[in-house]
Amino acid sequence: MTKKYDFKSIEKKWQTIWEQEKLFDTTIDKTKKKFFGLIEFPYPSGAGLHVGHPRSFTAMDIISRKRRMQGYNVLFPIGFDAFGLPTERYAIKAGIHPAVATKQNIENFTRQLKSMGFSFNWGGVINTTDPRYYKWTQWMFIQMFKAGLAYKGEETISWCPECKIGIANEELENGHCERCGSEVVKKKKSAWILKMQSYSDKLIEGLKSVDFPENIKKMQIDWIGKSTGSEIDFEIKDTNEKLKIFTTRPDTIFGATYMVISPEHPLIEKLSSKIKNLDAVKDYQSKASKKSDFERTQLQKNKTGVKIEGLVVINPFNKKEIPIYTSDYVLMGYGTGAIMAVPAHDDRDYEFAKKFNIPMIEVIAGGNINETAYTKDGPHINSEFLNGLNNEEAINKINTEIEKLGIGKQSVKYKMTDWVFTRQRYWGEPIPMVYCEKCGWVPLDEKDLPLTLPDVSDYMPTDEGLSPLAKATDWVNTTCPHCGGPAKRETDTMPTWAGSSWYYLRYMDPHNDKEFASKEALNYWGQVDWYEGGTEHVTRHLLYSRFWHKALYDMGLVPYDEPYKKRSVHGMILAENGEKMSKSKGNVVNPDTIVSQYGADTLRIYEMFIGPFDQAAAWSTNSMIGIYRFLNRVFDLTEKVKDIPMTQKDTQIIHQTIKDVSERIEEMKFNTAVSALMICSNYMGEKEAIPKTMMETFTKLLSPFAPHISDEMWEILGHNNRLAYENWPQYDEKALQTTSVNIVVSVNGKKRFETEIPTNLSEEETKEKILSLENVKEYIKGKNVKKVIVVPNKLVNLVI
RNA sequence: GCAGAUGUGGCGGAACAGGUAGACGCAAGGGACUUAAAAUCCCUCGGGCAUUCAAACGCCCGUGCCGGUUCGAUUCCGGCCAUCUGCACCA
Repeated sequence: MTKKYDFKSIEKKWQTIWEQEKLFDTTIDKTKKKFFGLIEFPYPSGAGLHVGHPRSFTAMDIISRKRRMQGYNVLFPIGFDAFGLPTERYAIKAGIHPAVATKQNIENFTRQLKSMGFSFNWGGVINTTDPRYYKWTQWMFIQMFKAGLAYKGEETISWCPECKIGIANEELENGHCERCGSEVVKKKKSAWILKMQSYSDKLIEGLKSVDFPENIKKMQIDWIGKSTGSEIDFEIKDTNEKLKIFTTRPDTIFGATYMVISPEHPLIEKLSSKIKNLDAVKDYQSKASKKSDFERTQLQKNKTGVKIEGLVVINPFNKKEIPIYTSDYVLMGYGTGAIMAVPAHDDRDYEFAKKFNIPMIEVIAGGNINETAYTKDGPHINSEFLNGLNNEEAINKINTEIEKLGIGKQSVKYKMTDWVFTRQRYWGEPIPMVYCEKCGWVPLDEKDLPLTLPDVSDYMPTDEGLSPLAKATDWVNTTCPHCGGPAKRETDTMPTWAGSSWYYLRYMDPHNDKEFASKEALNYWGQVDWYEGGTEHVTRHLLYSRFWHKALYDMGLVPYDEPYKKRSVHGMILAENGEKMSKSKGNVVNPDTIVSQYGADTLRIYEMFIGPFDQAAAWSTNSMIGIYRFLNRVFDLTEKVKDIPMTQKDTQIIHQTIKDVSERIEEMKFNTAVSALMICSNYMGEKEAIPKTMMETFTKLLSPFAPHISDEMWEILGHNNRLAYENWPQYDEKALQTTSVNIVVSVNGKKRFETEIPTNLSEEETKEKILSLENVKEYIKGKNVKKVIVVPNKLVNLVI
């Protein structure tokens, strides 16, 4: 009787069994080695799962399933990162509560994820919008506040006029809001801020101890943007004020022909009485403030500015007077908001100087400053005591002089700013802080956590940009936890990145209502062993959560100073034409369609087969049919299984397959792992009868990729247990050996023919064997063999 | 502009401590089965030349372009070109 591969009933059957048996539910088991595999938990949008999700999820599911079979106690958890603007928007539009929308979306995601057969720890699902979860997000915020890591500041923030929300630098795309695409403007707002910049060095340093791809490390290092330079004070002539500038090239100080201060620089206000063209300066200031970040970047190549008449600084080394300009190419938010401009040796200064006809002084030889700024190394000229020195020597020398004169010091600056931890939105964690006229900002008592979101009738921010929570006056008005007097609650909520900054810790102990996770769980599960996710989160989520974790570590709350031991990244799944999949383009593929047409196992393997895991890949429903055929053939193989011993060739093939599949999973070369399985199944397909042990081993190797069909086949092969906890096959190096090998014979590097000889002949033996061949005699007849190159078991090259 | 990555058949892609280029799969063409179609199975499948009834065999070219190192280069080195990703006036 031929049994057909009926994926629908097979997948349903096994998903039900796994669920009933709670096969993948995880608890601490100290008798086993642990493995903590993590995928970035999804944002449960109304659109449902995207075909991009299964690429990453299947990869980690394969690794987790393999680890389980290798005897590890595996934690492979799932949860939902559910606070955020899209849900709030949807809720406003549909007129339902965001919590209701979230619940529906999570249900839909859960159904979809279960239909894919992922071996998640379904007993420990978390949801960042659950008060039992965000209680601990709030608790951690309070700990940071107490440790001095969170403060309320007045900050110039990027403001999206469309979303009415403050935007962190990380959420900007070319000066546009990454959500709605509007141009962002500058706005002063009071905001909660986390002192992330103070962790810059630790975040760079910590990368040494973790296994991240090099380019990911580099992206984080570049994002943090550490640069070492010097701060130098320039006296402002006829005043008591000094202009403090920051430069990485103090050695070029003799080439400074003008200074630039940012339009927001406080000195303009302070010395306004001395400025002769105050109107022009003020006018420029107001124009600059109205420019969006987008305009500023667009105008990169077209510098603007105004000379500040009436103010000059004195070069401390040659006492020359230097004029001051204000220009928005100098940013108040970086360094000291002021620079010394050396047009001969800096591209930006060069451009500005050309436009404003400012003279240049060449101080490093080697370039041609008539054409372009020279920014490379060379001997210093026109620089008094620095003449003749190279860049490094000159920098050291000038720094010594600067310190001797007491006019500055070496200093380190970072591009990465502190984390603006405030959103004027409803659908986020309430910030557990209260403002009291007498006591200032006071955190809630921990026993009063969680501080839950109040019910409000409308989720729009106020026109002044206050969070909708401000409208819930009953909720806002409270008493001070410190003095008991009247006080008001903070009405801003936390950004989306809050809940995701520590979720992996909650996974270790998801139901604990005494602590965010017990010490026992934190110690047992330790670091995340392998964290799989997308590149788009490298400078946002990944950096935030590393910071958050390090802060917890410094407070003694977690036992390791880095959360993730190893990180891998996957490429995006693109639409068939190579474009990004997006709702607006209408080219989104819904995994549900594929699962119902071909089955989850086919979709899983297809996504692994589609191309190199770390590279982008274009979807092709057409190509998926090949995987479906493969699984059908594999299923049919069970009919040919007999209780017979394996031949030597069988042994060699199956051991080669064990080796290839095992190694390639570890290297995330899933596409070639699948092809190794195909080669093995093609081989078995040609046989009259397949030895049972061979088929069993093959089924085990297939199971992480296609768990449903594998458990079904395992049952057909006469087993009544689950493959998930069977032993992962081991290969034997000796079994891989063949008795004869093909040797390529080439002449002068060109392949001529191949021939079979016994395996493992020595170089001498191979040479003899080959030279005695009739073919070879033909080729070398009448010619002079200069050299014979032998690569044992591979090739012989005759040089004639 | 800076940094990183990638360029291989009609397509997705294999093979890189230098050693048979095109594994595996898709598409295409031919055949078998069928009344027919689908499904399935078998064969062919980078380009060119010559030979042949036909096939095999044979020879030449071919891994973005130009050069170099080497007995031998998709792989290493130098210089270009193109595409993608990240960052972007950070002094």
